[in-house]
Amino acid sequence: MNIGEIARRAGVSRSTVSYALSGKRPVSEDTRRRIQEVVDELGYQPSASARALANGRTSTIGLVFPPAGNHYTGMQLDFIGSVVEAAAAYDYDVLLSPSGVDSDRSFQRLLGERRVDGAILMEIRLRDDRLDHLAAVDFPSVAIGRTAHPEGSWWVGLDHTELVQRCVHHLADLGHRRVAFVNRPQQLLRAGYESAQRGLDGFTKAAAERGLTVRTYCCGDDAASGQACVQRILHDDPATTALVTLNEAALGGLYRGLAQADRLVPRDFSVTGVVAGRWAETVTPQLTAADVPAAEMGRLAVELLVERLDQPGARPRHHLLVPPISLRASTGPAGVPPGPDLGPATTP
Amino acid sequence: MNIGEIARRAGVSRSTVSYALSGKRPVSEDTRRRIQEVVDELGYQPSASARALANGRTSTIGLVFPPAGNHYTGMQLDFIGSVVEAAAAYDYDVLLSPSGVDSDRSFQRLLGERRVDGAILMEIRLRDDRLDHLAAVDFPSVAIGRTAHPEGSWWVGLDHTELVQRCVHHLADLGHRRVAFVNRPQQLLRAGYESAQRGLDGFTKAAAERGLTVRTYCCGDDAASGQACVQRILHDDPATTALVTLNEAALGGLYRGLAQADRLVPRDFSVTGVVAGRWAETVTPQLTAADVPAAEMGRLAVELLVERLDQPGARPRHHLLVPPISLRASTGPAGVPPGPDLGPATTP
DNA sequence: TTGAAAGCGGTACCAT
DNA sequence: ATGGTACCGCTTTCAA
Repeated sequence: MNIGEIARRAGVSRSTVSYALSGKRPVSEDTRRRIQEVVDELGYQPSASARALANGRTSTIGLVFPPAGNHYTGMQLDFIGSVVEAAAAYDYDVLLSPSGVDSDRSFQRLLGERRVDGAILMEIRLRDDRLDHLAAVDFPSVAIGRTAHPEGSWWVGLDHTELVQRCVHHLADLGHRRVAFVNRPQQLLRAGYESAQRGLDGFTKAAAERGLTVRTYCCGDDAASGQACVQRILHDDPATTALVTLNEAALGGLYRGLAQADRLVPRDFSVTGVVAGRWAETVTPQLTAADVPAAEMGRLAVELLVERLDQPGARPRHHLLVPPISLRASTGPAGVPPGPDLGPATTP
Repeated sequence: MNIGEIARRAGVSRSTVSYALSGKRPVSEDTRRRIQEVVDELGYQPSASARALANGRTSTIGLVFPPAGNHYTGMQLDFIGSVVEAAAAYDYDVLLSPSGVDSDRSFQRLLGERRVDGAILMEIRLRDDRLDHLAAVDFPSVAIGRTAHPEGSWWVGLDHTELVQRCVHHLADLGHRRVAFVNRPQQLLRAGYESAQRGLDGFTKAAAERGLTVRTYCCGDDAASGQACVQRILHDDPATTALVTLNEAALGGLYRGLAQADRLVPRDFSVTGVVAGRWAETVTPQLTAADVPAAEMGRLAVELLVERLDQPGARPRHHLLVPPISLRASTGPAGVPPGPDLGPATTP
């Protein structure tokens, strides 16, 4: 059933039906009601494809996120959920595109075939060819994350440098002198993932400022890797008393590694980092962390994109978020670290 | 730029360009190459909307999942990821639709406006109006989950009843006599969520078979609720020595509640259930559980849907999965439960 | 206030 | 092997 059918049954022309439905031209109350009746009776809904073809807008936004394999993290889930929800509020649908790079088939389809009006990108790299490409063709998009040179572009990001610095200062204030940093997987760091790179920067800088003895580690996005990472940390420097992490997926494994090494959190060992709030609360003791406001970021990204779509030519806008550290239960004053085989340290 | 532009530059007709690109009609090697050159030079890609309008197919599948609010679980994330990935392999894009019911705007758009060729539904209820609707209008879809009467429909599901029964038998075999069941939130149970209902059935049945003393609980989808739930359990019957859960999101909280009550897992208290593998491994000790093969289920759902789309009229197919219980570290023989204030039980 | 008709950008049938 | 053209279903301009 199509608009012609409605028109015929209502005894009017197709254009009148179109206008009656869109309200873009006045229609007499009489005919409008007659049309509405037919529409209701037949449950007519205009075809999205035809409409998209005619007016050049799909009412769909693309959400570009990295292909799996790299396991997804809870944070990504929160982003996806909030983007979809926020988009629905503006009557946009969301098309998912698993694309790591510019040249991915899925990414090319999204743009080249004009399946979406605009795009939101996740998992930004400091140099990101997807964003370069989008900027080059002036395609409306908003990044969740910030490149090395975000000037003049649309994004909503987190100040990872600052957040990790705060974590380090928090630990230093508690008296910790030997601290480890547990980053995302090496391959992501190498690829220039923003959070991994900026987080590492912040860690290094703050550690130097406070004169801490530190080591940095890359860690796979899963529990087993986290557990192994803690073993390495304690092997490399058994006197380590705290760690900072960005690696949400490894968190459970980090805790397990510590338990296995008989380091009680937070008495013998403190843990903190940057993690989405819901996930920080699933571990015991609950993680003191800068909570990634994933839901808010997703919502803001959609708002920016909608604004950009509604007002082509609008000046680029962005949001840089710096959520506070939520003090929970995983950090405490540094005790005397246990020597090998001497059992847990005694807290003064 | 459109197909007419290509045709003009290549000095052929529009139809020839179309055929050259689709291969649906032989084209002389000469002209084909000339066309390809122009296409490459201009980076031409046909418009998805126009193509969809012309041939009635969108090359998009809809993924219908419940709106947030109900927090998302890790399992849902795994479903989404695997569906997107599998769909990409068949050159389908995935459109996300957050719809709890039939009448949701988003759901209506998906169908009524013909945005997608088919749909995959998550979070099935035993009586599910979305599926009824889809069946009524004969819309190609596959459910991840199984209604009360799944005969003659397409789905890939998990035998929750059987899985939970096995969990109970596993505990009974270990000597546990007083066991609790931690279900999904009450509101979902009431709504008839398949896993919640069938899981409960299995629990009740197996418990009766083994003559166990049991209580069943509903629990919110978050850590705090899990923690509170354990408190209730131990308050209601301090002699409880084990629990079975379906509630992945509460798992961390369940562990915390037990730790707080000084029940050491698995020495004093055993925990098991039905949970996606990755998440079972994030807790310490790692959860002995029937691992939900979320990735496989998503992939199978896409395969079924693609089959259904390619062969309209094909006989309904389904997959009922019964993954084995992975023995990890959270269950052990029942000890003598501790009386109040007597400290942990002594294991013989 | 309403209708007729020209697109939007492809596909595929009917000719040649 | 190729070209011409009707058509997919809706929007919007132009006319009445």
